[in-house]
Formats: sequence, structure tokens, C-alpha cells
Amino acid sequence: MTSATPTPRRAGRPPRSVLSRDRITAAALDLIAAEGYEGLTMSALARRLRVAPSALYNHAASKQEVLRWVQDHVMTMVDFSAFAVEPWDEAVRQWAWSYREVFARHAPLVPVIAVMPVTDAAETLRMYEEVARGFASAGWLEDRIVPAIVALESFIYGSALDVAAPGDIFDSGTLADEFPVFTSAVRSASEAAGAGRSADAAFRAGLEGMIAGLRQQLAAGSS
Amino acid sequence: MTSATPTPRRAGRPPRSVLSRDRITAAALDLIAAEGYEGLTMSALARRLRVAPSALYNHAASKQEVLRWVQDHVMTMVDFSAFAVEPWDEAVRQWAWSYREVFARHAPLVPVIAVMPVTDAAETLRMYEEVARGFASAGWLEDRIVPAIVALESFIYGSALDVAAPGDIFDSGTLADEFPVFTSAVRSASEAAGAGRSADAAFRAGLEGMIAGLRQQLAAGSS
DNA sequence: CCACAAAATGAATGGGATTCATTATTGCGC
DNA sequence: GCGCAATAATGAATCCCATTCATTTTGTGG
Repeated sequence: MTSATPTPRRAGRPPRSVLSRDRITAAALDLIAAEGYEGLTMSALARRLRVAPSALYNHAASKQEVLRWVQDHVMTMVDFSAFAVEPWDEAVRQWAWSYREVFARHAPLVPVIAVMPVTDAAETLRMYEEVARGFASAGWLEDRIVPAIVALESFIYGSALDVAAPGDIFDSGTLADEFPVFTSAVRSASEAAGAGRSADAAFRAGLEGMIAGLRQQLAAGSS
Repeated sequence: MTSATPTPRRAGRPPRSVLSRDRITAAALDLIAAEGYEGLTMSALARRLRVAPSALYNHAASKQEVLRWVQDHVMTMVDFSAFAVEPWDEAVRQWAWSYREVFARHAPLVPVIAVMPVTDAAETLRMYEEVARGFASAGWLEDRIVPAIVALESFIYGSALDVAAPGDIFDSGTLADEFPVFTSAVRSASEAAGAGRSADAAFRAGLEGMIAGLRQQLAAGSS
């Protein structure tokens, strides 16, 4: 019978490789799900993989690189299937909501993405390809596609951070009297939002605005 | 005559207080200007203030709190004066460009802001008050003002991160062949952008779209 | 079959934020 | 004026984290 607590691995290259990009990425995602991003340390990751921390550096050059792998994997959770079947407006709408939802749960990745070159982030590229295809089919001029996508993404990333914010972020506290117009607007908005996340109202307003505004640009460009 | 290298301060409370929120904030901004955000450590900050690192903790509960002070100060660099004199569209346009420009130079603050309650961030509240006032004058319904501002801000924050990104972020490298539509769109956009920052084209597209789209909502709401 | 690359261990290293015991000074309540 | 708590410094220590290095072992291409 096999021992319940297996003898610790001796130093030296193991017969069959223990680590790989995929296994590290999967373990990182597990860890994030269990402990959040504060819990994602190289030590904790190594522990979960039953490996010494230094072993990770035979596969990843840095923690940043691990984060990039995680980011690319998280991108697969974004649903962009609507671009194949829905009209442009509706496809953008569904994609954007899904995109924001996913990164709201992975807010700490947002600053990582912003700086991350897309090179060898295959899943991320897969999404961009499909989205760009959807824009082209809808009649967008080629040189306007990327700016439009980047604009939408910027809004989505900012909104994902917003979801992570505490609900009472606009509570002006003791200074309320000095800022009556804003204070009143905040109260009014939170009453209107009711039970729903107030971040949703802002996202809806901005997204519908941007879709409408971009559609105008589409029409203007193709005339 | 006074010594060129003053004798180091002895332990114990000094005759006149050396530190204060304002002095710490100013030193942090100096440090950031000189060394960037990587250089902003509690040790470096203390060194610049000629003080032991632990002294900082008599004034700030944490580095996060120092960052919040910096954030509130940086907000004073955003120009929102247009709301007092320009029509709504133009005021939003000028404010948004200024806002993005400022936070592009302070990108590491963006994730801080997102989580930061506005309570006792007086400068930040001052800006919100004026912006909300501008929206109200333009005829916005009270409960739509905050969502609209949040939507614009989300876009601005995302765009500020985008400015910090490397120019060749969309270089798909060896995978280019697999993603022809996107690759071609990237090339086309970068040619169209020419010398200007390509982030500017995206920001312009998104901002003009959002202004146009929000204006529609304004009209619909007030009918 | 051998040399070298790859992949593990375990023991540093260095740098960060933060805490704590200690000390000196101020400003208050009497 | 005096004593005493609060304030605001020092310097040493703590803990955590990412990363590096010497060492060991195993797989593999020539």
C-alpha cells in the first residue's frame, strides 16, 4: 500500500515533470478562488503544487508572468459568441456585460492587462479576432475598429474596478454640507438604484451611451 | 554658525513637529516625480523627510492612507473650470481630457481611487460638486447625474491605464497569421494614428461617442 | 555513453511594510 | 508653576514576500 504522507521529493530533477505552465495557471486560479488575490503568493502557489517556491522559477520568470497566464486564461471566460449571431449593437452589449462581469471578479488583473502586450496571449487574441470580425461585418472602416474596441475596453476595465468599490464610496461624511448638489445627487441615485448594484446603473448608462455614440461614428464613417 | 551636517535628531518628541499630512503628501509627490511610483516606499519617503520610517506611522495608518492623500492632491490638478462657462458638451470634453491626462501620469493611483471612499477627500468632493452642478444646469434629472459621472469616470480611468501601456501592446507576434482580421485592423489603426499616441484616437472616439450617447439620454429623460 | 540541459530542493538575500519599546517634549487641567 | 497624558520622534525587531544561488538528480541528443 502507498503511504498516506508520501516521502518528500528529494532534490534533483524528478522522473516526470511536476510543473508546467498549465498546472501553475490552474493552481493559481484555484488559489485565487479560495483565498483571493491577497492570497496569491509564490509561496502559497508552491505549497498548493507541493513544490518548493524556487521551482516555480524554472517555468515562470516572475510572478508577473504567472499573472499574465492567469489573465489570458480568465479571458476565456468572457463570452463573445454573440458576435457570430447577433447584430452589432446587441453583440457589443452582451460581450461588454460578460467582460465586465468576469473582470469585476478579477479586478486586480485590470492593471496587469493594461500593461501586458498581447503577444503570446493566445486566448486574448482569439477574442480580439472575433470581435474585430464582428465590427468589420457591421461595416466599420478598418482603421476605426481598434480605437473603438480600445475605447469599449477602457470603459469596461474602469467599470470592473467600479464594481469592486464599496457601495458607500460616495458618502461625503461630515463634509456633506459643503457639497449640497453632489450630496443630493448621490442620495437621489441610490434611491433610484434600489436593491440593484448602483454600479450597474452607471454601466448601463455608459454602455448604452457609448453604443449609440459609436453607431453614429459608424454611420458617419461609412457615408 | 550652524553645522552643515546637523546632528541627527535624538529620540523623543521634537520641539517643533517635523511631520504633518501636508508635508508627507508633498514629499510623496516629489518622490513620485523624481523616482516614479516604484520609488515610493515608506523608507524612501522617510529618508526624504529626514525622519525614521516608523515616524510616518504617527501620522498615517498605512501606506494606503498616504496614497489616498496623494490621490486627493492629484485631483486638484484636474481642470473642471469649464463647467462654469462652457455648454455641457464642451465642459465634459475639456474636463475629461484633463482628467485623463492627469491620471495617465499617475496610473498607479487608479486602482487606489476605485476602492477609496470619498469621505474626507475634500478636493475630490470639490470637483464632484462642480461637475454635478454643471450637469444639473444642463437639465439632467437628479437621479441620472451620478450614474453618468461614474460612467465617464470609469472610461477615463480605463483610458488612463491605456495611456500607460506600451505602444506595441497589440503586436500579435508569431501568432499573427492565426488572427488575420485583428492583425490587419491593428496595422490599419496605427497607420491612421501616425505620430500621435494611438491611445488618443481611442479616447477621442470613446469620449465623443459617450458624450453623444449621454446627450441622447438627457433629451429622453427630460421629455 | 557522456555531456549538457532541465527541473527539482533548500538555504540564503534583500527589500518591503509595519510594530514595539523607549525617549523626549508639548500642552492640558489643576 | 506642576504633574501627567498625549504626541511624536528613534531604532531595533518582525514578518512576509519575491527572487537568486549552489546543489542534486534525471532526462536526452549527439
